[in-house]
Amino acid sequence: MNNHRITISEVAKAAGVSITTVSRYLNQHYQAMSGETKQRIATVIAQLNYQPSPLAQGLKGNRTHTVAAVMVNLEYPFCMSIIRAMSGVLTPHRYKLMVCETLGDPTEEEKWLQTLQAHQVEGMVLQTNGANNDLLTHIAARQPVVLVDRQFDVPQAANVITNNHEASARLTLGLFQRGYARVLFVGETPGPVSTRQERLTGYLEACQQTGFEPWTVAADQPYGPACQAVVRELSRNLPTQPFAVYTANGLIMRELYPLLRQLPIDVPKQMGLATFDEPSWAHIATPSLTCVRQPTALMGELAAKAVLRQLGETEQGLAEQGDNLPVFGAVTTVPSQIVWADSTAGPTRSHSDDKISDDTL
Amino acid sequence: MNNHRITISEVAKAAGVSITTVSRYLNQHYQAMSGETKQRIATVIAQLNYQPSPLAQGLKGNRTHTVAAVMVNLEYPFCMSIIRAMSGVLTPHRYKLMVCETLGDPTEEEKWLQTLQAHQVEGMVLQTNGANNDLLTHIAARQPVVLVDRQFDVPQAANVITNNHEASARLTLGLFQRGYARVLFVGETPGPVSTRQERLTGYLEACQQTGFEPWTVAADQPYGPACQAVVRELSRNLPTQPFAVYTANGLIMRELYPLLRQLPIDVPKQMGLATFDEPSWAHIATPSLTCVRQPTALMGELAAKAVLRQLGETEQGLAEQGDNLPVFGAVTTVPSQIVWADSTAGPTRSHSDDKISDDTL
DNA sequence: CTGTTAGCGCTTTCAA
DNA sequence: TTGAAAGCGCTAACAG
Repeated sequence: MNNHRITISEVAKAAGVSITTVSRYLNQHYQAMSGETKQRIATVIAQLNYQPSPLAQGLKGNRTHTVAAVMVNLEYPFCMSIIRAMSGVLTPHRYKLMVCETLGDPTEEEKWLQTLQAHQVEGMVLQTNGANNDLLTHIAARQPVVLVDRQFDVPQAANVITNNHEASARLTLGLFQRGYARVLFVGETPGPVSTRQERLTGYLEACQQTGFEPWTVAADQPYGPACQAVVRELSRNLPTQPFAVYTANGLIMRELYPLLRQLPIDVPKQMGLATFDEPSWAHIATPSLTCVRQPTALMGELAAKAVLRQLGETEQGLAEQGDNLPVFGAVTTVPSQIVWADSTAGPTRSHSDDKISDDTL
Repeated sequence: MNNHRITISEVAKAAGVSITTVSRYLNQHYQAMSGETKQRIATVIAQLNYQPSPLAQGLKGNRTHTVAAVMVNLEYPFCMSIIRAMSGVLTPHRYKLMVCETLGDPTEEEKWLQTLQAHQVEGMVLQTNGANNDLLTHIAARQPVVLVDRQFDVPQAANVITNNHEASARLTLGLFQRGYARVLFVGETPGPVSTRQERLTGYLEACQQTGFEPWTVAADQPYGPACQAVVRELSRNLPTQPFAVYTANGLIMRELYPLLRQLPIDVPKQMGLATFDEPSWAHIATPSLTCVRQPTALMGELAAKAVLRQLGETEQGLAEQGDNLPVFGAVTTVPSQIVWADSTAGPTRSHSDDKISDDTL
């Protein structure tokens, strides 16, 4: 078994040049190199199947070819989608992806930031809750940092979010328009998380605009018990008029849905159902579930591309799309799409006309 | 901005010792170190918030504190679950997780293996399709390699799988017992993938045992069109007696389910529905979906723990569970559980009695 | 119990 | 157009 790792000096020897020259070749410093040596080195590298050690390269203060994704919870479809999109962008550029889970714990997040610094990752994409913004500012000053999902003020970081407020308002308006006299908003206590804030304010704005009275219930984690409480609350205040239930994320709806369907209430005639996020089962539920489709894959893709471009990568569609790529120090908003389905067909209207996607933005 | 990374020599200076001593401290070579120096170094490290560079450590041929997960497709719930479980195990041990996606492409997988070698990850967990077993054998000879999900013969690798054959057979038997006269098995063409083979053979065995005639349709990716074809085939040969449809994985069922529900066939009386995998929407579907719950989280956890133990990590419940941990060079089977639900209540029986989990193994 | 020293594989001045 | 040599931060003989 050949347990030996091929080094630059072996390549140099085989090619009859110095390691300096090989290093130049590796770093594409072709300006000062005869086409012949260049060719020779290329051949030898191919023959020996040589791969430079990213560790050694990194140690010299340079590239580790590693980008990190720091996410709240890998179980959330949102996080996975970001990670998957990043992986797809990074791989062709031979960048590696390090995945970190914080569970929303600031201390855990800080540990990761330290660790990632130590590991000299070249850039990071994160879903933060804002507790480490000072450290992040520090980091963003010298390497590409992209904040996805949630909006925070970290000067030199890029921020990629969706139009939470607007999508939420439009969804709510749409529910009222479809004939529901009240809309129950079920979401987590916002705290410092912009997505939660904006989905709530969007909802409230729509209520105000239409003159309908707001009606909200908090559902914090763990969602299971919270949802049971919601159902109790609902049973207690059961409106006589048709109403809708709108959950601020797909995980809440996953818990709430079976509970609501057990109630003797007709969906969608008496009760409409809608959620932020597009659960994988939205079209499996009967009636199919109205939802807000976040452009998660696009957000991950843009985040990764922005990082790569900042790191000087150019090939493979980074440049072409350059103008639309997130800008560091600014907020990029990617619109969500409302997918109207049978669960909100309304008390009266036939719902066959309703299966139309509705672009927001 | 302090853009300076603290090095071992600064720690040494501050503690008034040589870097060797600090290095010894870092590597827990306490045997030859006065309690006093040990204490002093500890203090200085804490004060300076020093973190050794994993790159430099790795370069010396030692630890990079990185483990890789090489998965087929990050979109698959199975893969995500493995990754998430690994992350949970690795993080407390301060190991980092590198995530790689192969899309089932042997070339892509080989590239990753090369890259990971170059990067000196200390161990890897992979869902392979067997095309790079020689290379893997090579790698497994010098570092912990765990093959999850699928079974292959890689001498020194650990193999963590579930009892696909048995679970499939039991599910099929259960369907017959519940009064379905035929069971349509919908799965991918097995090829070299053990999970696909075993789920099929388990099904076939159950057919043979009971004397019912096998009935299979292939559904290869992309699943959408394949499922439409299945439905056409089904419409063509619609059994007069009650029958069941059993999909070999959850993604097929996700496509197939809405199509089947559009048919004018009563579920579960005329048609039973069951799937391998436990989709997140199994209890949301109406009727709730009978499924085979794979112990994905446990598999990921065991895989990561086996790697860590092999790497000499001892704390945090690795040792305690030591005896049950996967063994390198052997196959570890973790049982799946059949979750019987309303979708297979059978033509006649009341299905309230049926919501019982059924351990297999 | 502690320090000196020689690298790990690579990049990068500086000199030719 | 090329090479020699000095490290990057760390570990591990080998000496004391």
